Amino acid sequence: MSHASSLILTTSDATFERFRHQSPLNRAMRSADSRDIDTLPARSLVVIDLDLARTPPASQQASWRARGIAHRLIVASKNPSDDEGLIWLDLGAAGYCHALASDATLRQVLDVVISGELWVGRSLMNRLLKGVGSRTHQVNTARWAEQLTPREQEVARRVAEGESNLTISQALGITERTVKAHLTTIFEKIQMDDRLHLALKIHGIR
Amino acid sequence: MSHASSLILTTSDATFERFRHQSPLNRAMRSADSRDIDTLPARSLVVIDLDLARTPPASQQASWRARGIAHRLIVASKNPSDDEGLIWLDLGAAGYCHALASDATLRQVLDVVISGELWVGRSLMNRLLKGVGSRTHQVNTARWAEQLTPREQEVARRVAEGESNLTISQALGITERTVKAHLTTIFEKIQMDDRLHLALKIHGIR
DNA sequence: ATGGATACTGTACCTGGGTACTAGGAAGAG
DNA sequence: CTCTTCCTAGTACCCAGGTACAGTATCCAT
Repeated sequence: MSHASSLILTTSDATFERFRHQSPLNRAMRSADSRDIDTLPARSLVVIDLDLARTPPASQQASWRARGIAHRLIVASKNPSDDEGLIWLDLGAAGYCHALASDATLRQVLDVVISGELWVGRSLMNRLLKGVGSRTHQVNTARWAEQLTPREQEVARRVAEGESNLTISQALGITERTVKAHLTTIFEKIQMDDRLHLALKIHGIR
Repeated sequence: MSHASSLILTTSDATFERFRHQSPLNRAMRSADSRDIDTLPARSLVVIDLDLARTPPASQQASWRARGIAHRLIVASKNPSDDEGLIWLDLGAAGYCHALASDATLRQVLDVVISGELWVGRSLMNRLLKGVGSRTHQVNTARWAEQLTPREQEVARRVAEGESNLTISQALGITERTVKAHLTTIFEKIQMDDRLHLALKIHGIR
């Protein structure tokens, strides 16, 4: 299953070339007039460079919404923001990404959108999750774990849940002294000096 | 850039084979014990077959949340629902998909998650978009404060930020002893016995 | 004025958490 | 075979955090 046709809306030669070299787009048409979208067959793939069409004014939102339903819109912004992304997704865009993203990322966006799904970047996704009342953890803040050994991660995780050294030692079948040893090296590596700060860090607070 | 290691958590031979034949997973380990996750190096890729681990009970959510932070979790359900997906995304999963999805889709999920983004199916995504801006997350956030006097709230807040008793006393212009007194009554009222648990509660964790 | 809630403080004490110094066994790399 | 990392652990020690018990002072409502 594929798209019927495809169009790249941009005024920038460079942007056009970048997208056109992605295999699903190598026969894409190019235009600088957004009204050309309306001449395409249904379910076409449309890449919109936001240097051309900024956030649409209220008077045009209805027509953009119609385009979002009729086709598969990928919006690429050179200066992306969560707010901007939200607007476009709301208008029916199937993907919102950085115009200067890596080729691999662009390819991924295309694959996902062509297959009928929506592609949303991590930061915007976190924002969406917050919107439904869930607490979200910045996925990229997981750097704390990288410098720790598996055993240390296990101890750190349990500390962050509020377990005491004794409890942890029993759970892991080791001595309380060893738990303390792990913690000392954890504090050393993470640059913290007590379990409360460690817990806050692990939970993404400060 | 790749993942450190990978694990497929399932009791089903068929499910294991399906995922293992995706190239990023062809050297994946297999297990039926979710605790094995905790022995993996940071940022590992973990596929969880929900026939094995259903929606975790409240008592285990904290540990799943920690796993979600430490690794990249892909949750596959044979009977997926938006509600279930929401829960897992909230717990830090990076992907939630149908366990019987096409190979192409599975591949896509893996690609997206490995590249550090989140993958969410269309219906769940629409649900997320609808929820944006509608919910006020503050409702239950303030419940801990209701039973505390203004001064106690101030102390509790600072404790949750990681401040020491001495620091707090200096900031408030009172004795360290008084800070301790406030804390004792706070613990009494909130039913906690140390500052770490207080901090976790204030930040909405357990 | 009396009782209750709030805020503040002192002395004394105990304990869990964290450090310093040390060290042995297992496993993997070169 | 040596070097390193990881996991383990003992002894000894310090201290921030927390409790027990007791007390003073203000404000406010009954």
